[in-house]
Amino acid sequence: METRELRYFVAVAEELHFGRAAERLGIAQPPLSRAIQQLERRLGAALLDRTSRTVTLTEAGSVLLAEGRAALDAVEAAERRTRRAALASAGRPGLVLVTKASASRELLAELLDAYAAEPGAVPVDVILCGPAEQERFLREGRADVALLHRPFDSTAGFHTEELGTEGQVVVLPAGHPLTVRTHVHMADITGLPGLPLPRWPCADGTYQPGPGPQVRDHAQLLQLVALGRACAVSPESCRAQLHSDLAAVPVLDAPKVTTVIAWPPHSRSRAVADLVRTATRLR
Amino acid sequence: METRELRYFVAVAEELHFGRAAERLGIAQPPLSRAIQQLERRLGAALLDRTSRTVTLTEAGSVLLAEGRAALDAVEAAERRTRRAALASAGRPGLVLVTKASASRELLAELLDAYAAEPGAVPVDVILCGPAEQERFLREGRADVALLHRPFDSTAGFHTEELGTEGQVVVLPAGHPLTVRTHVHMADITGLPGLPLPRWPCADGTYQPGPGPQVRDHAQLLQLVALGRACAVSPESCRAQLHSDLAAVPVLDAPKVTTVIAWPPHSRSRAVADLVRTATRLR
DNA sequence: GGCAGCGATACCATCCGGGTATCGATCCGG
DNA sequence: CCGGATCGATACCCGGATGGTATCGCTGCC
Repeated sequence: METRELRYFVAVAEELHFGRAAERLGIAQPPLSRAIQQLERRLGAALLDRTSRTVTLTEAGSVLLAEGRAALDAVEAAERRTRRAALASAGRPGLVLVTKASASRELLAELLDAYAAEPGAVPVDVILCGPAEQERFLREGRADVALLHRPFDSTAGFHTEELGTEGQVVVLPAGHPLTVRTHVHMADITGLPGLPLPRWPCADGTYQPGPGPQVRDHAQLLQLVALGRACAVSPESCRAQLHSDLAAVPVLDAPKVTTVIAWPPHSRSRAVADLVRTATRLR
Repeated sequence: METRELRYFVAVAEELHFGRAAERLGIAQPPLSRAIQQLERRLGAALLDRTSRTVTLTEAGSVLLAEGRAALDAVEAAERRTRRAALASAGRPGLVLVTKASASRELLAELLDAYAAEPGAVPVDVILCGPAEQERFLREGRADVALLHRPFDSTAGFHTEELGTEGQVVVLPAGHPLTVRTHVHMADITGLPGLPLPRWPCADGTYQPGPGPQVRDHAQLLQLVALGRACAVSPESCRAQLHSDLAAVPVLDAPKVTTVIAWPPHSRSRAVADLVRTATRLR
């Protein structure tokens, strides 16, 4: 199977419309139809049910959509990492670390300082991204290492080392009655009148239907809390970033959050290995 | 990047010889040279240093070799899983489970029985393979789930659930002086006169240089132990498979072995999910 | 210094991927 | 119930990419 065929199929499977898919791919519709037919012949499997009016995925088709996306990611990552390796050996070596914009600020600073002090350290570029985007950066070869937070981020497909575990706190507007408590439980804060828990985007950028405001990042969330429109359950370490108009109370039975450093398997880079070693030593 | 180009590059990178690589690929040498040049131009990176006498990998080249193999595996897996999905929906659904030939026999029997009793269970084919081959089967889409044994097998790139942990024993010829002991330590058994620990093949099928006999699987190993040519450190559960000419003694400070059930991310199969759920319940 | 081995280049044939025009089926509005 | 609109499939043609053969140029070695 050629990546071109996979790209074509993924486009059609996502659009469920040959015309739009062809447009997206920048080719005409007939060659696209032919390419898909040929792919189906070679696989010996129907991928799409076409009724000349609608296109739907077959069982095999949805498998190929999921697997094909992963395979295309892997090819793209191979390409990007090769380019980066070439740049690196041409004199501009450097690591790219990606982490959520909101989390582990202290840990990250500590890590970067400690690594920079190592012999043979290379410059580290830091990318700050929205929640759940780190995985994509790492998978697509845009970054060399990531700081992830279990259980929020999935670590499937990566090598990881645990860096630390922390409890969670509920962030409330200053002056809220609950802020006098030394601790609360989840039951105390679900369904607080006027302070719903927010909804985060799924991996595809859409939101589950339901109550609660939609938020894109942590800053936005804290804004909402300060405005008295939501409350938030966050890792303890976010306390360092809270203004005086916000208060935090430990939630005893919230799941513990584990910060891990993650990197792609097949990484043969000494710099990544050094950074990981530094990170585990800090722990 | 097309998979054809990747396959070509991987062949050359593995052979480090254009002529042999071309032969392996079933094409002539000139088109291969051209394809690699074109790939290098498009990536903007030298992948190979050619001195008209020898071919060596550049830094970027070895990155692309590692990443490219992974990407090709992913493409191949996508293809195979799609074919399997098509077969499954055409009336022959079934799971393929792969595990080491030597390990977890009881656990496996228990799991298969329990799963077969579930409503909606599908037939499970079991593949028994040599050590460290399970990962390949899973990655290449030849199997849907695997039983792996940490720390021997790497679980990188898969979703996993732990099924159980056990200690290790040293397997000795019956009558060996140490067999009267109730337990031993690693120090007691390294360098036993005439009973070296064996060497296992690496992922690429070659053996590290060093002392100790080369073994390919567990049966072969036990044979060697029975012949008084080696001793072996194995998970406790192997005791059930020992003949009377072999004896086992617990090794207190050997690393604990964890059996895990692993499956590829992107698996959308209900059967896999059911099997995993059954497995975790047994635990 | 001549020869053997190896990768690169030159040049040619072929096939495949892409484009345009058009068909056939289905849905929908009148 | 008919006609137009929409959409995927088919027919046919073209150009470029891919593969083959012949040969060159370099390098190491007897």
